[in-house]
Amino acid sequence: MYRTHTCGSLRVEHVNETVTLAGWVQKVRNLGAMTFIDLRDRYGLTQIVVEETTAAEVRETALRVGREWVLQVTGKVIERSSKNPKMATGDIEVAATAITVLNEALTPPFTIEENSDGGDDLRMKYRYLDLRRPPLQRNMILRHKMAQEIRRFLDSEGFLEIETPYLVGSTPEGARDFIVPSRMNPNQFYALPQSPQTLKQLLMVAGYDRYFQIVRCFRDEDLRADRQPEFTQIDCEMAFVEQEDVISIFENWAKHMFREVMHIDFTEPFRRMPWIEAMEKYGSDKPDLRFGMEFADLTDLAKGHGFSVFDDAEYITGFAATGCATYTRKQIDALTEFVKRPQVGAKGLIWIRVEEGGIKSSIDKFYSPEEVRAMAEKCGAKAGDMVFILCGKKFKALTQLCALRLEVAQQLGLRDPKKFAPLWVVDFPMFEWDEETERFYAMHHPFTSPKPEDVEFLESDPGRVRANAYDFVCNGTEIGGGSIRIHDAKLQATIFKCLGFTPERAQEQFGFLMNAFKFGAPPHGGLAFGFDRLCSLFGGSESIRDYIAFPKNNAGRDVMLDAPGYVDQAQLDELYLSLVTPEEK
RNA sequence: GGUGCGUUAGUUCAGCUGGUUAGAAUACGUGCCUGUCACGCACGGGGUCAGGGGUUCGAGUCCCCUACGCACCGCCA
Repeated sequence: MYRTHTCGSLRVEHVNETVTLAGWVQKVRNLGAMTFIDLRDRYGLTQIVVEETTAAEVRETALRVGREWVLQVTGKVIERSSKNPKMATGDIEVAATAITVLNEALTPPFTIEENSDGGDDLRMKYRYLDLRRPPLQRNMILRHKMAQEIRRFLDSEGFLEIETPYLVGSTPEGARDFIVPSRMNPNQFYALPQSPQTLKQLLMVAGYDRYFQIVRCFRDEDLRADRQPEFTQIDCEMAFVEQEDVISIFENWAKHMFREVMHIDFTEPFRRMPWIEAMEKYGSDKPDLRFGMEFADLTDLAKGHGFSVFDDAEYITGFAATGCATYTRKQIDALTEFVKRPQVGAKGLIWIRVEEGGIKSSIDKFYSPEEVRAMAEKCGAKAGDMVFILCGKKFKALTQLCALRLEVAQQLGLRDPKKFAPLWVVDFPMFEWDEETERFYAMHHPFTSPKPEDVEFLESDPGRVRANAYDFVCNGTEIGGGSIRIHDAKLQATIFKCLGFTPERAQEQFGFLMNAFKFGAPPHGGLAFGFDRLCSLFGGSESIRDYIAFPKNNAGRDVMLDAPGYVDQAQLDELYLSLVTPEEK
């Protein structure tokens, strides 16, 4: 037996017991005649003391050990003469009678402490060392606890956890697939699933009317702080349900998670917001509702007064930045630069400063004080606020103003990670027009059902058709989304037609699903939550990498494994593959 | 595909308008120290200033290219 206790378990009541601990050396403090060793495992830290009276052999070992050596220590638990209230085990220490070096260790390239001195890159390369640090351990524990609570809740509601394959067929819609060559089927490829979407729908056809899975999904797209090429979804589907049923059950699930994991009780129903309202009031389909600063439509007030910037614009919108009337010229200039960056792309920024004494704006030349005041008031501005206005194509201006709203909120400290503002965004448009390819794309996915009352516009005016689709949003992040699916082969065929699929291509890509629908598909729907994002939301970090044991870097590389990498010619030959260099391409 | 910021000791960073021998903190090593727990004190070792090219009498510093890292836009049904 390597140990009788963990490094976090000993308390005053253990005094006089002889114990054996095993762990890593956090720190050695040699005071001359006596030496303290902090021994660490994932349960905590225990101080080992080696005194002048300790056996010479033990004292010698204590002086020899370095950071991160693996030790087994036997000794008697004693009450400390000087206690440390900052440590859970701070009332006791273990007086060593034997120290066995289980393994020596190189000096790690960064400090293994609450706050490491190492940079992101280095810590990623030595991820197994970084994972020894308390913050990462807390994150892994949080993730584990959340996974348990997810299963506990969904099991109690009758959901079955059913696994679906990772080697599936490629589909051209949606994200780029990761593909895997098939040795036994020359020149053919599997794809890793972007989500088990069609498979869970087939499970509904099969009669498993409540399904879930905590499942890895794969998308070969560029990474972000909140996007990894492989990520985990909480994937759920139900049969014989309408949108209201799905929202209701998963609102209860979300409340369960907040209650059990975060100890936060949401007694009121979550807010619901139609997509168009989210766009017009916040410039985003995932609005951050931890703070106000809603947008107002100023088009009618501002247009037609001879100010060409506004007169030429399709849409004019603004919001009142709370308490920002004190912003200096320099601060306004900085925000103007912010919106003019190519990432945002606005042409300029109009401001109205609202103070007790009066109103001043960058458009005073073109409007009467009453007209300026009317605009400020429509934005809900009070004395002390600063109104910011952008204009242009409607949705472009709105999304640009959204970036500014979030930036201002960030500066004002309104994006508090301890505060949670969940909501459902509903009534998404069915289709999204793509300028480049000049065709409609499914905003959600091609299996999403249209609202019955909008079905008549499918052929005549697809842009106005709304979908039975819904997103779960919290603090400006899309945590999950889903829809009521199409279970009728004929309607599915119509949708494919709207999306520009020929019947042949639809059959080729999704024939298996449409055929299944001919064998008695129940009405069904569901949703999927981003588990990594949910962890980072609860954990309070911006980056999902902090909640994934072995994440990839910005370029999709695993810098610890140095993957991806090259393979032997023999492996390529077996798969009937030959390579071209990037230059040849 | 694009934009921005960055790359200097094991690590995190400073290094001004170009000018002697590139610094700090921390980590590491040695010595001293009986109550430390961010131990303390003293001493010490440690640098291809990411790589390449250019401007200049002279480049860590200015310019160009490349590589890498982070964030973002495009992309992510």
